[in-house]
Amino acid sequence: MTRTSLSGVACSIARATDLFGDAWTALIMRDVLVGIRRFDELAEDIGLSRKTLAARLALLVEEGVLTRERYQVTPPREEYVATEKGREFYPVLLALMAWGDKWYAGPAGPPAQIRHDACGHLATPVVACDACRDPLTVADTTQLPGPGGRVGPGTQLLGPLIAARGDGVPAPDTAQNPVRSAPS
Amino acid sequence: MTRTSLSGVACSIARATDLFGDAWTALIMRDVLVGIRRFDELAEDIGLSRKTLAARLALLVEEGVLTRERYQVTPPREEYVATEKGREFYPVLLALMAWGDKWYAGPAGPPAQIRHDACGHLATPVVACDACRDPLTVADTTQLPGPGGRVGPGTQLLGPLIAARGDGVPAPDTAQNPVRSAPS
DNA sequence: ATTTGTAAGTTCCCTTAGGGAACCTGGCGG
DNA sequence: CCGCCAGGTTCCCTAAGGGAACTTACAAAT
Repeated sequence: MTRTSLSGVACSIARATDLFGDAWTALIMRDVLVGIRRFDELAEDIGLSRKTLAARLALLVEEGVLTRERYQVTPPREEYVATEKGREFYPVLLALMAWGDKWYAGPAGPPAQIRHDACGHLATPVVACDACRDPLTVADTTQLPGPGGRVGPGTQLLGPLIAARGDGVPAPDTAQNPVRSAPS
Repeated sequence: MTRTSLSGVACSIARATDLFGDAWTALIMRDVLVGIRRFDELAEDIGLSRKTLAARLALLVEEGVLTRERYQVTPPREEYVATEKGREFYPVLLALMAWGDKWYAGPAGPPAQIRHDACGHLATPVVACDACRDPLTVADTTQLPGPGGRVGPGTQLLGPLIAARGDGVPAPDTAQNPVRSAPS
């Protein structure tokens, strides 16, 4: 597949998807963060081939997202645990899950819920502005070039266009039913 | 690749990654939401083959995330615009971008910045609890089975383990048989 | 002292997604 | 009539990924 390594591209989304753009990788992180850390468990739970799992885990370790640790010396047994970098990926998974819950949950509701232990509520994760804590949407944000901005292919910074077209005037009503119960 | 379609899996992360697990798909969404909407522009900006772009766009349209619209009748020209479902994916991209910025930004800083027009600040997107608006982390959340929870492979709900092991604490014990709730 | 069992990978073969690049199809503008 | 976009298709070929068997290292059971 050539894996055109997007690492050279300036956009952080590209950087991140270069690692997590693989469907498996995100699922591995979910499992590891949720307590499934052993090779065989991961293979079975996620349902990917042992070969590919080994490759992904090696990549994640190389990237410093996971570490491989011996949790038992004899017989030697390894497990994969998330580094801080890996743990901080959890919120991204929560945001993804919230989106999936909203648009793909069946009539019964979402398959899992998140309890925010700090406040005790069942949480619906929202992506918010760190300054005012209000939710961020495509309509009320603008992308600006950043200090590290090598603007090149992969990073057109067309902020203003968003406000113009992104929301307010959705082309001839394209609204769809949020609940889509029959996946192909 | 067989694309083992994860649609059957209960976890919403799996559902979402089934669509966005492709590195290209997330980049397409980023571009479309940021104003790059035409076929050739997308192909060039993202750097993927026209063939694969056509396939991904068709998938995204089929999934109701984008619509294909004629923005000019003569000569006929098409563009892809995000539906509400697609626009609501933007926060997920922001969360991903924030993670990428934090862990991959070079010394110069991130390549792009987000201005939250509502409050005027440059925003660092955070994933927060909708109830208390505090950031959600792996350490202070617990995964619970949800109403639609067909717990199966792909959704072990081992919430308590997170608090125990997710942060700080190395490895309390070798929980051989974790809490694994019985499948219904 | 073999046999069995288990965790964690490897290796082999084979299918197929995806890259590169050329080709196709309307509908102009000159 | 000729070329030239935009927006795709088609063809060929590489290599990523699935399935399944094999390997290594140890321990407990027979």
